[in-house]
Amino acid sequence: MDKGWGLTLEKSDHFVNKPVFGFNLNSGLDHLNNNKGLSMFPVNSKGGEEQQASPHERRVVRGEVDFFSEKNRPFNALVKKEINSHGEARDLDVNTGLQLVTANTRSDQSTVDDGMSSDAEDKRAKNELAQLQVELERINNENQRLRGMLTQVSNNYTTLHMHLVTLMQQQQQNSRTENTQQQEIVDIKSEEKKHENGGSMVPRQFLDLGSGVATEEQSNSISEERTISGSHNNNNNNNNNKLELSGNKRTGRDESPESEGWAPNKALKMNPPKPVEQSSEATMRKARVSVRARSEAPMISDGCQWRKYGQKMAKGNPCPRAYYRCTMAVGCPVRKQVQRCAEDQAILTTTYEGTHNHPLPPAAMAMASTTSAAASMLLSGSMPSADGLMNPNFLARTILPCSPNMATISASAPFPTITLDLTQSPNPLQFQRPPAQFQVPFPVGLQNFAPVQPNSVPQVFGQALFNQSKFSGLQMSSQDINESPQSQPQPQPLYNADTVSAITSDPNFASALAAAISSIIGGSHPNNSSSGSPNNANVNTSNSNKSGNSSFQGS
DNA sequence: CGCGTTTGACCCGCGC
DNA sequence: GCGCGGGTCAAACGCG
Repeated sequence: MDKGWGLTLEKSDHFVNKPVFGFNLNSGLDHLNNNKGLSMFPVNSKGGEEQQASPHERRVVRGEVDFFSEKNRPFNALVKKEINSHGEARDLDVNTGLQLVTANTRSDQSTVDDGMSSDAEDKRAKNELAQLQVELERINNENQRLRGMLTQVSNNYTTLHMHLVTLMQQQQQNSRTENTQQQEIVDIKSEEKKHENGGSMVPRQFLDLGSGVATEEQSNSISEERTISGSHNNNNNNNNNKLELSGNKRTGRDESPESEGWAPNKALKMNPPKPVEQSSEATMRKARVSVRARSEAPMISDGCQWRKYGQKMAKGNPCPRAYYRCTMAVGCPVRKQVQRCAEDQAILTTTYEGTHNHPLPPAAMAMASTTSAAASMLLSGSMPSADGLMNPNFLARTILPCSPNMATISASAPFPTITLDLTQSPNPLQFQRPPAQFQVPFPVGLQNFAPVQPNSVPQVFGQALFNQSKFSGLQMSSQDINESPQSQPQPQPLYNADTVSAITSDPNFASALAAAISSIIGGSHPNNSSSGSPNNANVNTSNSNKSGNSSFQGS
């Protein structure tokens, strides 16, 4: 026989006197079940992997066996057969040299000789092999189907998102026109007329961000809003000026028009007249989302590609702060900072800033959308409080109503920053992950069938962001939805949780798409178009102060 | 040789 | 005005 097949159950090798069957199930669903179940492997007698001992005897000298989860033994072990002078065989792990359990020493082997003849067993094993192959094929087909579904859903999402962005831009344009007209009235009419406009209709979303720290830009934007109101056609000129100024600061930098969002802040400040939208872009750009996560591992994968462009020692922290720029598209303005926490260096803080100007792979969509939603809510102009300041508690509860302590708003930071603290587990079941290897707590899609805990973090965010009532609250201009909700007509969310849940009934799909779709709900700011905000990334930040040795790779 | 990282220098904002 | 700190640039360097 040219080719022998052996079948082992459990970790029996029992190759002697038996044809050895096999193929490997562990690459399939078995992997998700801790490698329990059959372990079969091919044996090729042509390659010196097998040797004949007698006409009906086949001895495997070397073959690949997938073992079960067992201490000190790899799942895939190469087996070396040793046969002594008495014809007794024993198996050794090629890698470890350890003796494996053999049929001679175990009586409970599933492949213990049951009296069947070699041919009969061969036939039985072949049948079993055929069944398993059919099952494998079915699994592969299912895999293919699910991937197709994922692609389709992803495409639908992109289409819907773009449509939504278009609509929101139109809406914003209309709103701005109204506001401008109202502002003209304010400018022209006497002061006692001003209160008739109520002021509340004037978009305040970019005022007083950062808990009252009204930046110079914001102040400029306010005045500019009034200035422009007298001359609408200043817009184009201002934009042109901005582009020129943003590029003349440093030559050869950010040549792409898309990168204007990352034009140096000074360029923006150098440009006295700024249209409202421009100002909002600047503010949006400055919105930051920090993600704190406990990570011993040097790498965090989020599906985006990053390039390190700087590293600095930050004051008060022995660990260096690394600066990364998204390189998935030319001129993508998204940047991020990575720094370990001074108090607990196991905690990695990743701060995102900017909005991607390119499509994101599904693996990056979840994180990007979640952070985008957070940033959008942070900057949402429809949620200023009565005193013009955002209520951090409200925002925190809005983003993560199930765990208010996970989201905090920084009031002292120079930029409005929301911090998603993933180091605190509101529900232990929601944060089950390998301790040594940090995994971005967002599903990475189904492309690799990575096991996703049903109650993992993604659903935390998904639940939070799908919470329709909370998002309706975002449309209010109240200080706190729980405290003083106003009864103004509110725009209805385009989606509701039920609809999305129905679509994403599959737990994996649900968790993978929850955050992504939620960005449509929450991240409806026109400036937050396309793929949403920043992505987390692989973080390789060594604790050494000098050589960060940080590298970021997309999945 | 191309690409990514490292690292010193530079720019800017802010506080004193 | 000066110094400090954050952020960025870009030449040098290393690696595949």
